[in-house]
Amino acid sequence: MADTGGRTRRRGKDLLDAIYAAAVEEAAAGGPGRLTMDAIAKRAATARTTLYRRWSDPLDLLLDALAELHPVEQPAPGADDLRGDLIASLRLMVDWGFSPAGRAVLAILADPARDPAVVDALFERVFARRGGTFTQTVLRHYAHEGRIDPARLTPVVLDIGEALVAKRIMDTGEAPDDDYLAAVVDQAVLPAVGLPAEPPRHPRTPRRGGRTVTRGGEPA
Amino acid sequence: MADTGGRTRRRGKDLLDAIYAAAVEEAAAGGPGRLTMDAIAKRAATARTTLYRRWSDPLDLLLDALAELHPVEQPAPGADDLRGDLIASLRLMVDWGFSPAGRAVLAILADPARDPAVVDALFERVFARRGGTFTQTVLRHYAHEGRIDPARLTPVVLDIGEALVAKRIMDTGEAPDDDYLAAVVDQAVLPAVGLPAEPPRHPRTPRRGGRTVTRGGEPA
DNA sequence: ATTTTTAGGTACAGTCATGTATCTTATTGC
DNA sequence: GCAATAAGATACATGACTGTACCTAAAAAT
Repeated sequence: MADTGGRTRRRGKDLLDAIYAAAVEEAAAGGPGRLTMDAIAKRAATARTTLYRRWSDPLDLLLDALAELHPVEQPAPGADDLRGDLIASLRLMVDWGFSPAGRAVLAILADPARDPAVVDALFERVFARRGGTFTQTVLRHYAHEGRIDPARLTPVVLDIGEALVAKRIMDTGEAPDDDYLAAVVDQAVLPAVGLPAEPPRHPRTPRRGGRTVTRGGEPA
Repeated sequence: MADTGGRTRRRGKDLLDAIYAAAVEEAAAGGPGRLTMDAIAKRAATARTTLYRRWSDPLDLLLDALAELHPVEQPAPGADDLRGDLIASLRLMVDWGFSPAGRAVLAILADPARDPAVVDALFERVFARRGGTFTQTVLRHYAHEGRIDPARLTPVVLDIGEALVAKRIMDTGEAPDDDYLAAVVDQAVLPAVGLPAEPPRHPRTPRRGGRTVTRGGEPA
C-alpha cells in the first residue's frame, strides 16, 4: 500500500534496491549458510524467477548487493585530539559492524565454509579504493603531522584497535560502550605508537560486562 | 573394515566418540547454519534414529561433543623468557584455532544467528574452570614474579595478543607464521605492559601476506 | 498504437532434512 | 542361557529450497 506513484510493478533500480536490501538483511540475520534465493525473494516480495534471471545463486546476489551499498563513513581527524579521534574512529567501526551490511560482511568472513574467491571478490568489489581502516586513517593523519613516529605504524600496530574491538564484539555479541573504546585506545593503541597513555580519568579498568574469551580461549 | 575386535555394532563410549567427532567435524566444515542431524549421522556411519534417541537437535549434540573434547593445551611459562613464552602461547592458540574443535567454536561465536543461551552453555560447559586465555597465563606468571606491573594487566591488555591473532586469521583465513606472532608480541603486547619492545631482529615489518581488513574495514 | 522487454505468478519434479514409527538383532547384564 | 537394552536399518509423511518451464500483463521503447 506504499505510494508507488500509481505503478504496480517495480522495475530497474527500484526493484534492484529492494532485492539488495532483502539479500543483505537475510545474510545479516542468518549468515551465508542460511541464505537462500527463496528467502530473499520472499523478503523482497518478488518472484524467485526474477532473481534467477540475474543471479545463479544467493552468494552471487549478495556480493552485488554489498557492492552497491553506501560506503562506510570515513573518520575525519580533527584539529588536535589524537585520543578523541581514535575513539571516534572506533565508534564508527562499531556502528558499521552492527549495520546490516556490516553484519553480512562479518558473517562472510567468519564463515568456516568461506570460499577464497568470494572473499577476494568482497575485497575487490566492496572495499576497493578506500583510504584505510578506521584507526589507520587517524594514525596516518597524525603521523603526517609529525606527532607520531611513522616507523611505528606497522601493519600490526594499525590493526590493534580494530582487532580488540572486533574481539569484544565476538565475545559479548554487543556493541562496546565508549568506556571500553577509551580503554582500548589508552591501554593498547597509544602505548604501541610510543605515546604515554594519558592519565586515566578513572583509575578503574573498563567494566567487564560479559566474559572475555579468546578466539581460542575461555573466560578470563 | 577397521579392526572392531570381531564386534560389528558399536555401543556406549565407542559410539559416542564417533558421533562427537562427526558432529565437530561437520560444524567445523559448515558452521552451525549448515549443521544437520542427517550429515552427522552419515559421517558417523550410524542411523539418524540413534541420534534422536539422545539429542533433540544438532546444536544440542554439538555442545555435548565440544564439552567432551580434550581441553586445549595450556601454556607453560618457562624460566626467563617473557617474549618467547608469549609467542609460544600464541602459537598454541593458533594451533587450537585450526583444530576441528577450534573451528567449530569459532563458527558458533561468529554465527550471526547465534543464540545467547548456546553461547552461555558453551562457556559454562566447554571453557569451565580453565586458567585463563593464552597470553593471559603467561602475563600473569611474569606479573607474579614481579617482572610486570600487575596494574597493567587490564582485561584489554590481556586480550591484545589474542585479538590481533584472531583478526589475522579472519583476514587471511590462514594460520599466521612465527614472524607475525613475534611482531604482535613486540609491537603490541610488550609496549602495553610497559616494557620496551626488544630490538627487532630485522627492522622490516612482518610480511603482509594477504590483505589487512578490519572487522569493519578494508585493505590497508 | 504497437512492439519489446521484463516483472509477477503458478506449477512441477527433484533433492534434502525432519521427526516418528517399526522391526531386527548384536551386545550386555543377570 | 535368557532377558533387557540399545544400535542398525527401513519406511513414511512433511516441509523447505532448487532450478526450470510457462504464461500474463505492466512498463518502456519505437
